Amino acid sequence: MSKQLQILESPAQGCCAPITEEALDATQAVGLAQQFKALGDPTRLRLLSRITSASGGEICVCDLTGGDFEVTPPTISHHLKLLREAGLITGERRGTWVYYRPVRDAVDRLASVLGGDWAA
Amino acid sequence: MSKQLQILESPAQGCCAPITEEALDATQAVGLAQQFKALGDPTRLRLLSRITSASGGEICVCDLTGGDFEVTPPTISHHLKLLREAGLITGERRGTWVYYRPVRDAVDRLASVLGGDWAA
DNA sequence: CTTCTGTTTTGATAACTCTCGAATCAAGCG
DNA sequence: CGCTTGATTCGAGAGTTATCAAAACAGAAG
Repeated sequence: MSKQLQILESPAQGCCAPITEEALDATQAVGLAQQFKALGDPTRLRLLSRITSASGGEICVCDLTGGDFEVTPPTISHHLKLLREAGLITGERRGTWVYYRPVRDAVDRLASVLGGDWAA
Repeated sequence: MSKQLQILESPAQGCCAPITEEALDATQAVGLAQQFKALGDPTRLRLLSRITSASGGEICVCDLTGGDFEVTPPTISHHLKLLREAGLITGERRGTWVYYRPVRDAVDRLASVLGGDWAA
């Protein structure tokens, strides 16, 4: 048991310098934009937030479909799929339940592209 | 002279703790999602990148419509408007040309929401 | 005032996204 | 096996977005 849910091609692996330092090229921009787009929906942003802040490093889908969000389980599943396709989370089925965890490298890269340097 | 282009309501001012530390509430998520959505298009991401990395802290629109992007000037103008509405850039007309500059606090906040802490 | 250049707005169209209900798949249990 | 519960996928509807051409707007220069 312990079967990985489908892992789709993950955009934007190696890159990139902070946008404050040099301009993105078109290829890098496509992958990064896909990941930012995945964050561009309130429900998805909250889902990712719940997943990244979960104690134990992962969370059961059953804890996400339990009424905190005002959308139905199919919709939550759809949003989780987009986050998976963006390479920001991974999901794994263990017995009855499915667990999601963040892909920290990917989330980190997004933060660094926004140029935390001159931040603080 | 020196007239500000329309400044629309800017989402997500004060907030938030990194999503790695605690889950976003629904209200915060709406504003942040609008800003991330603005980054969710390759053209816009490259535009913001060009603006944030411009020497002198600003860039003339004429340097953006000059053929680096494979879209027409109206489309670039449209994307710049969305970035303005998201509160990520501001624009100002000085004489013939219009200049754009980044709103650093807003970009910083997005980076910090992604939790630069456990990054590096 | 008229004209010219640079930028934005308008209007239209094609493509995409969010959402749900219904159907399907996965695992455990009688 | 057949049933129940949990999660995803399918199919469809309403709404949104990206893009362009054409029109409108803002300044500068003749």
